[in-house]
Amino acid sequence: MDKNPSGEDNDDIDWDTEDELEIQDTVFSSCTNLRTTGQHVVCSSNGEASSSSVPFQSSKFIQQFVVMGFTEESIAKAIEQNGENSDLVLDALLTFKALDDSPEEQPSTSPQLEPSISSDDSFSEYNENILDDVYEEDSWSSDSDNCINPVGRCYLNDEGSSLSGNEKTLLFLANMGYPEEEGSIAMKRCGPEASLPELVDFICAAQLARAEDPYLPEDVKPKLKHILNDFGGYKKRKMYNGLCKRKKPREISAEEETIRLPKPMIGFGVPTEPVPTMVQRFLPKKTIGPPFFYYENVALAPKGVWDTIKRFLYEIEPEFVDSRYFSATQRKRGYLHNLPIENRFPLFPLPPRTIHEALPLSKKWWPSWDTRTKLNCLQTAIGSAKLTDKIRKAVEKYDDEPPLEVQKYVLYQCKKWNLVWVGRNKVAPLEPDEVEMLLGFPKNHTRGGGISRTDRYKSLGNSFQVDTVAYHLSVLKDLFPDGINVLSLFSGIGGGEVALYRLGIRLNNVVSVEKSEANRNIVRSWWEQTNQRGNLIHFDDVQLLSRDCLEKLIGSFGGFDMVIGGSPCNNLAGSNRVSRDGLEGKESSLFFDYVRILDDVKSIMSRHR
DNA sequence: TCGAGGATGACGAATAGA
DNA sequence: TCTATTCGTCATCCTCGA
Repeated sequence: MDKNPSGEDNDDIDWDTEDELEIQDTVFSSCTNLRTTGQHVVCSSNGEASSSSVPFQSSKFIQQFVVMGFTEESIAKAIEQNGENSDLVLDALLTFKALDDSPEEQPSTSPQLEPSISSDDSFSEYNENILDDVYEEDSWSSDSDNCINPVGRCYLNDEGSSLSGNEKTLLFLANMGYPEEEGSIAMKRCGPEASLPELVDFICAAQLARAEDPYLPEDVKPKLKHILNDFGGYKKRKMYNGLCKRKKPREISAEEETIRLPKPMIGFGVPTEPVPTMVQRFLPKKTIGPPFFYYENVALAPKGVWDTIKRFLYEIEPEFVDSRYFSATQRKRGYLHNLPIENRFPLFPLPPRTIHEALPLSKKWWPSWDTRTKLNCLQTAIGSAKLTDKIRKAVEKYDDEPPLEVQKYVLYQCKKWNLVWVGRNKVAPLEPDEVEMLLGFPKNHTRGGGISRTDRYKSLGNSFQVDTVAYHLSVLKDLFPDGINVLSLFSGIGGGEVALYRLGIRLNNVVSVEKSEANRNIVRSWWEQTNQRGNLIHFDDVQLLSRDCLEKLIGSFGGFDMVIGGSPCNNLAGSNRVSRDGLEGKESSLFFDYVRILDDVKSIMSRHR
């Protein structure tokens, strides 16, 4: 692999070497808007907001579809028909795409599809039953070269399309290479509420079952290579770029659900606990070795979420770990990765593992009836001053220990908001720098640079626990003695980068994708303060990382050694009372961009080898 | 005085485990 | 059945600078 030649010992490095310029030029050509700051490059989707070294060729409205992979001709046509209405234009573009991909299967004129429907008794019966159903699922189009990713949009059966919902579903299944008969059977078996991914799941499962049936004649077995993609995953994963926005997530039955949270939650092992006796670790052959990937999200997600994540990430078993075994705060997270698990080592010095070790000044004021030794999960919001005042008034009425009822109330609030004792009868939320310390970040990592206190809590609450992640990533140190090229998705405040740096793994090239400008500034500032000698390239939107863009980045670096990231948990987190919609939620559906990008990286790199 | 941005506080349910 | 926990959201209020 072509690593960045910049030596760690060379202090006189020239950031404008031909290599650096080549990288910058390459990225320039694939981004809609760029700024450069020495070795730091920013690729932004906001083409109108800032100057660009590349002429902005089309309006932002058009550009959003260009990024998705549609041609400007088709976009123009769609706009002409629908005006500048994003949903209608996207709907039209998807219809164009579907029709273009299989012109012989256009339902209105197709001699193949329609006869098939009408001649299939079972489907006809089904079709009559659900004729009035409105198709409210997102759909997507697939192309081997272009990634089309209408995340968060609905594919409605409106005037812009002449196809019924059922016909569209069948057409998409046909475009994906599934026989019409199987598509119609799946639609019947899965029911009228079934989404396209569910139908694909059903077909894949049926094909796999038939392929592995020893009693079935070979000539009627489906070809496995048509079912599995290059990496052992189901073919449909490539198609699962966008997701429907369903009002009610599909319930996973007890039979379907396979993932259980381990107890104790120590994954494949932690430094401070005995190694679990039965560690089952199966990696599909195609996932072994680089590029390594590391995906993170909340462990306590709605039922079935981790089953879905596992299904889309090569059926690898996730590793659930509570950061309480690494620090003084709990953080129950699932990590799904293809890293080796032997010879891990922790970061030194080992972080404090109790509240009193982490916050020694609090010990003096800590009442004996508050038996906490660990903090709960650090979240994005903190307790209010009003609440701490209420607690003070409740406790100071009593010279001695307050009655049990008061103790119970105070403890409930302290646990809920992670309040700590900072004076006689006085509790307070953690300061941002204390949160930084508990999560393994350097002091003042998020301080200054224009970020508000509220946003610091938010960014920290959304980040990795560095010691936990570093323990998992530690196996990379021996594998990449010359440094590593990292694609960091949903980087946040750079937890992955900080972990690698603290492990002593040199960061040669880091492509970091992060929506929040404040977070990008934090990572850039950390990059500069730690005198990183590699290249940091920032993107502000995962959807900018098209296959074409990834091809160019990989061509420049020689490939990514690591794809790391935790997609948004907003719609998975238990604290969300408003929109806990699962992986189909507005933000959390970006998980499928992680899958798409990882698939693309693996695919491109397999061709480069 | 006004607007922008930060701070505050009210808002349960899903899930696991005892 | 009960208890404990949870990388959150959003309307409103407050602060500050022009």
